[in-house]
Amino acid sequence: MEICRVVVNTRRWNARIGGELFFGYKMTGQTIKQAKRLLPVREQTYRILKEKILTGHFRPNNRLVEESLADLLGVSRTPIREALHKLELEGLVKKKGARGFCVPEETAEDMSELFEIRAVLEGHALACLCKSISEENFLLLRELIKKAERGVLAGRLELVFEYNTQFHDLLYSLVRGKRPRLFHLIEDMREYILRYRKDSLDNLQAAERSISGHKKILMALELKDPVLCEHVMRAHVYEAEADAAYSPKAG
Amino acid sequence: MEICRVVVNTRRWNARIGGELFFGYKMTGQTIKQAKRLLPVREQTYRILKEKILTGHFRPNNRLVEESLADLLGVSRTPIREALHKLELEGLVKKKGARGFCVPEETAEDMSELFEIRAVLEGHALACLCKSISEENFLLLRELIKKAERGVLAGRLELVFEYNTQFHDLLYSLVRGKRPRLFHLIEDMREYILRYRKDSLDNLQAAERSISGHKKILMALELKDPVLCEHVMRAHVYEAEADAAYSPKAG
DNA sequence: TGTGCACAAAATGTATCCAATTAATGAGGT
DNA sequence: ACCTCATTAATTGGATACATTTTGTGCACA
Repeated sequence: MEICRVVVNTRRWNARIGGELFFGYKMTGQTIKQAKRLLPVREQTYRILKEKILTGHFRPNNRLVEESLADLLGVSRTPIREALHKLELEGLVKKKGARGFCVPEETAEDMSELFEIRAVLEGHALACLCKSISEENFLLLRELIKKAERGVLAGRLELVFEYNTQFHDLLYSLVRGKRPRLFHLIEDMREYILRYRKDSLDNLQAAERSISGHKKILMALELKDPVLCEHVMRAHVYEAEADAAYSPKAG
Repeated sequence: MEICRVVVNTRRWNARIGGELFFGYKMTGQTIKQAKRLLPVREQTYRILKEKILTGHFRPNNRLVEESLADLLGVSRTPIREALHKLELEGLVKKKGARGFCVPEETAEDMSELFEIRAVLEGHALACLCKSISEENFLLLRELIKKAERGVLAGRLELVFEYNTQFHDLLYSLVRGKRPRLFHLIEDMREYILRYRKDSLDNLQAAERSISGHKKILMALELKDPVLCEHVMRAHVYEAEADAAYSPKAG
């Protein structure tokens, strides 16, 4: 790796050393010319900022100034600007005139709207799915439910969380091919909700409710009943909302 | 206006003279320093490009190269880049490696997915609305339906189109305050659909179907029945889809 | 004749400079 | 003391120059 440092922009590597960024270069061969950047800096910048917002690292009303961020991440203002504009489109930052950007307040209304939209979109997604899902995927879903149940018995709630997530991920991946836009929207909503969600599966009851929701989802799929699918999925999302009780992260 | 030309960037005004752009400056007072740009160039650029795509001025597989577009619109590459990235997020352009961007093909699948998402979102929006809509707005909606009907009788289909649009606009505006994200998503979908929609109200039957759909919507609202609202609105959107039969614009 | 590598051209990606805008500040009038 | 308006400092917006990446092309060689 050392050989890189003499070639690429020093600031980038300073940043990497600082542990914040990873504008990773992959060494494909012996010569430096062949080292390729994995992702455009703009994209990495965007993801890092987004994560910092969603995880609460940047708190509401913190001032986000392009130049400071550029220094922090060791890049120029250009990729920061593009990232901030993208985040602004998503409602994760707001422009404050000539005082930079800031993260908007978390509000109960926004949270409930997010869950509502998620419920509607995912409900529809499940309804679409029920016509085309394969026997093989049924097996996988059943397996995930069983694993989660074993997790409950073993008192390993982190495993329950993991398998429940896989359950959803599998469902979404099935939507991806046929309804790319729907998939994309659902992904976005899931991400935005991260801001509001304390890890809700830290209590046993929520974990059990979640598993029982998944069982209902599986049943509705097996019955190949779109109306039931939609209903069951909506209920599941609203249940998740109730369990992720509104709790702005402590300052 | 002439007084402006000596101050602002010449290329901009050349572009304006060319009739393509309108980086309009508003003269607020006597002095030039007080002239303010109405919108950021980035935003205007974005809208112009978007419109050119939605109206079919840029055809699928046309190469969109940043520098050419910059010359065309008389701006630098910076706002063009931001606009293209925004459009890429929306799926209106795709990056083609180092060959620029291009407008993706119009496909029947994409169109039906768009209408599907619209049906789901607008169905839900109407269901939300039915609990809170005021008597005053009922009157306005009824009035718009009547006007559209008169338009049919007079054979003025362009009026029917106009009043039907106002009907929807009024409904959306009511969602805006309470569900800003939902509103935003619906607006986006309506726009994207423009690509696929030949003006469907050029035939009498479609116009009549549309009006009868609006009557059902009104009825469902009056009954304050969210399930019915959702159902009726979905049906209305799917009907619109059928009327906007898939017709890629001729090259 | 086909395959692979190297080189060149075209386009996007990034950095930096200057301009325009906005919010804060302070002076002056009421 | 308070409101108004010019001034200024801070920050984003836009233009341009330079770097990097990608794709296409042609030549060498099997």
